[in-house]
Amino acid sequence: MPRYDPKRIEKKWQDFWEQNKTFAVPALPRGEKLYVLDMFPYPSGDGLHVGHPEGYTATDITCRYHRMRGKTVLHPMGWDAFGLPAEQHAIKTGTHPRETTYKNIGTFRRQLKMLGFSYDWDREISTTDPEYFRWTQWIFLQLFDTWYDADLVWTDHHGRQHVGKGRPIAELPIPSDVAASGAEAVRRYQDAHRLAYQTEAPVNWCPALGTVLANEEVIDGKSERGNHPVVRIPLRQWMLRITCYADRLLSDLDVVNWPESIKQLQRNWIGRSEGAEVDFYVGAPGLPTVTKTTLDSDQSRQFAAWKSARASAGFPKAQTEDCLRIYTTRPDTLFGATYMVLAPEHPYVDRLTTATQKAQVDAYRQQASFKSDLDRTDLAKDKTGVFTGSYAVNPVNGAPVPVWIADYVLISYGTGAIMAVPAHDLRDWEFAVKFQLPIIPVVQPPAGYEPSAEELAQSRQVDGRTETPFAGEGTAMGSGPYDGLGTREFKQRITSELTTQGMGRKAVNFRLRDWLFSRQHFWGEPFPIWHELDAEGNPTGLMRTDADHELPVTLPAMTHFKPHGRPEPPLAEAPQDWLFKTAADGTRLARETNTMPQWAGSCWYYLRFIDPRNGTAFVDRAKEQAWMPVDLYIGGAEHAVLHLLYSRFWHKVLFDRGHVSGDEPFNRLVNQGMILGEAELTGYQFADGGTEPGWVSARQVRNDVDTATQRPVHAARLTAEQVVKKGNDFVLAADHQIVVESRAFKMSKSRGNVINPDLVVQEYGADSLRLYEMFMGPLEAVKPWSMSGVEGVSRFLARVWRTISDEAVEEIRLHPAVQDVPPSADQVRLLHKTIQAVTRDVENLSFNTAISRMMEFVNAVAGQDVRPRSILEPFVLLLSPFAPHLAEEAWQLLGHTQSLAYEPWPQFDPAVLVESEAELAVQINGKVRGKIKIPAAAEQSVAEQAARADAKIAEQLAGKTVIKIVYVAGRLLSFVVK
RNA sequence: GCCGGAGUGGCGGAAUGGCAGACGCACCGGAUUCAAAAUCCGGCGACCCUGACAGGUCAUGUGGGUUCGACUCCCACCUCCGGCACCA
Repeated sequence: MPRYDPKRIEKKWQDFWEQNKTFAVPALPRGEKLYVLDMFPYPSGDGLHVGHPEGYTATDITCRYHRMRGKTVLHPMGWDAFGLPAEQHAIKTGTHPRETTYKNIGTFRRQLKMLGFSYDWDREISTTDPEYFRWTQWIFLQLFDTWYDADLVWTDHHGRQHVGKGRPIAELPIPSDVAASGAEAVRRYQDAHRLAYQTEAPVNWCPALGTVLANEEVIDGKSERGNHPVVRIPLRQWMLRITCYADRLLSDLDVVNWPESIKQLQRNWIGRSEGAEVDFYVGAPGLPTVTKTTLDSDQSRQFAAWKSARASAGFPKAQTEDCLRIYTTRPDTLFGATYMVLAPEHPYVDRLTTATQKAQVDAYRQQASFKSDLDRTDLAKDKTGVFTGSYAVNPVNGAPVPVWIADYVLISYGTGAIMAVPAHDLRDWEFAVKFQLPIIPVVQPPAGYEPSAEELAQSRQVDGRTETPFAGEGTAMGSGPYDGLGTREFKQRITSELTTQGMGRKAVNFRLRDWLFSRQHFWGEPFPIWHELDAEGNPTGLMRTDADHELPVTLPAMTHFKPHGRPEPPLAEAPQDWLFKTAADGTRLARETNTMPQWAGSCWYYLRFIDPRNGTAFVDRAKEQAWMPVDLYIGGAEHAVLHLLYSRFWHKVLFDRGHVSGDEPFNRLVNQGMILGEAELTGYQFADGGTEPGWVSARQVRNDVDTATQRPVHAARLTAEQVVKKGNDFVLAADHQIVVESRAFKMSKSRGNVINPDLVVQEYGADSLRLYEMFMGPLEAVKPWSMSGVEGVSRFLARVWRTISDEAVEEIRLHPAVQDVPPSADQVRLLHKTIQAVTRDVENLSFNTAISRMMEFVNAVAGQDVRPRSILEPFVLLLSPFAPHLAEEAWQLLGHTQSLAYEPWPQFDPAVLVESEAELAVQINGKVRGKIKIPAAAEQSVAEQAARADAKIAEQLAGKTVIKIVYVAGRLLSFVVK
């Protein structure tokens, strides 16, 4: 029987680990701790994907290695189990999402256990368990109870100083006028400052489906399912004030050990920009607006009065009604502002629209309201806009400039209004050219400046001259007293002068928006929030929270999941006793019916793993302090931005409120690369038959059309035999003119290239799957699957088995070559080199090269007639993190009665590694011309002598002058000759 | 367009500035076998030269540069992948 039999071995050891709780983790670490975390999966109905075990194996190897190094390792697993697919399944079949979810979890759990990961399964959690989401709701209440004090200065435990911190809402200073207006005014004031707040936000409402759709379910304004029209309607939504934390989320990226590329993605997403806010005078409300390019005497007086009032009172915190507040990163171009643009949704549009322009403006605004942001950016290649009829006064030169509305200005960024400087902004330039607005250059490009491709693309001809926009930095001109200043200096100067005059101030803006935190779904966490109702049963806008001891707020018992046909969430159909109650003071209350998005549960699960069964706190303080932060976090790059940003945000809020001990949750982050399907060879043939239904070169195919003839083509799978390599391309063997496509694609059901881990394990075993996924290439690289590659590593494991066990007999026993004899010097050196390399590679997560080293070891040892036990045992330990089942079995066969999971990791002795003799490459002018063997520690003179004694070298050196010799001990000797 | 990342044999990949292609796959040859599977041994970048032994030249996307020496460092460009995309 003694063939390598993964089925028997793997089942045996998985049962052993489970029964002996081999990987159970103590509540608090003993000695040095290590917290290694996988991004927990969404348990989809398709079961495990081969992409999952990639990261999971990498973390498992790391964990097993560090346990053997004596660390206490926390390595948990759980389920991110709320989500849309289960709900859609419920709509289709009537099956409760909970049922679907728990069935899928069962499949995932079985599959993960089948792969032999050393999780502490006693810590398993699911975001859908009431005992889990009880604390998700509790954290939401913390957000609800927090306001952001942007001015608070504090010092963190590293001694770094920060500005801005979340504080209890009870500590929010209440302005005296608010306090004077009574308790309700105070409550509303507080509500307006909480980190969790409500707003009206547009949702994708699909009347035909009778439900609200997520952005990814809408394609070109139609529903993904059924292709029905989707409209955007405003709905009351919950938002989280993540923008308050933008600066800290940005600057703290500097202290975490993450790939630079991921940090860059987050930086771009946060999108910090520095500039100035500037107020443009439009006249107090009620007064007629400026409608000409010059001010009349009344208006001049009013403008002068406004200026002097500002000069004494300073720049108001909030925008006042007599001016338009704009944000610009280029305050140095104020003198070149020739018009203003408001977002169509800007609150001042009505006020500034004159009677003659009203029809046009209204039509434009209505049109814009139908477009999603995506449509606005995608379709708006051509700029559109409408003049309001009014003018605003430029504070630096008193010039009135026309105010337009256009959808290229977004209401959600900055102040929703801009000053347009067409000469120095490409978007403004395009708009100005289209609507024939004046263009005034105020920045002189540096000498020798060559316009960029973008700038050139926008250039226009005026009176036979070419005019080109210039968006870079240069020297000021046409800017009165500022002429001659460099852009940077100008910005500083004018910003501080505007500040003294009360007409502007320095400002920072972020691309990051507040987080839309509610969904109109059933299968999510309910909010622990009640809305107060008035006597008519209408919401007053005031809220109450569930008390901590009333959590969790569980989902109501519902039996049908078909959309009810109104935009309100499905929970609006919940039973009355779930929806309503009367408070002790007699106030009628209605429950919040939105649910939280899927992100909520995954924002803090790493904390719950530390203390998963705690019934009195989301995590015990001492345990949190002992285990956090996560030392290594591995997962897919698709979560590079949102999940990681949202988690960091929640963690910082919890930190500010004193619930966790550090302000960053994940110290080291690694993204595993995607695993693609097997490489495919694809040729293209004319699809329309025609007279010659021949092949088309892949080069000239675009979107299934031959670009040369415009005839449609279709893809045809080719076998390796039909194709040959020619130059850099693959071509048809039958016709070398026809280039064939060779690439691997993302695995997908529709392409039919999905690899099922169950089948791989069935055929080759879990150890082979684990080993193959690590051997494919660097963890972080994208790489194609190859079934014969699995076969390769499986052969290696079988070879390991044969090296140790005797296959010639029926029972399982040691191979006779395995003997208790002292190893040879070569064997010892090989072992220690292997230990050194594997240890270094595991530390660096270079698992592919570690496996190569172990293969080399086995290739050398397997052929030997005597295989000393003293070199095989350390080798089995080296292999054990990678192929734990086989290693345990071999360990037992070698006579051990305990699991090897906590055996000390083998050490190497540097003294053993020293080779007595070294082979030296001898170079002449950088080319290797010969090799010599000399003592490893030889002096240069010895090496030189040996090299000159070599016949070939001597021949090469004959008649030449040696001008330099470079000697790298043990590696090479290089002659530079003339 | 902008921001990242990557281009090395037929394929996956390896190489602190120091012998390019470790290790694996595929393929070819041999051993074993009645035969096959499995296993074991050997070969395997391209081109030139040779009867053979040996040897030579060119090769890490392209073109330059630094260096005694470059896959590795610098500059420019090309291609592919990922992200963002009117953010003032």
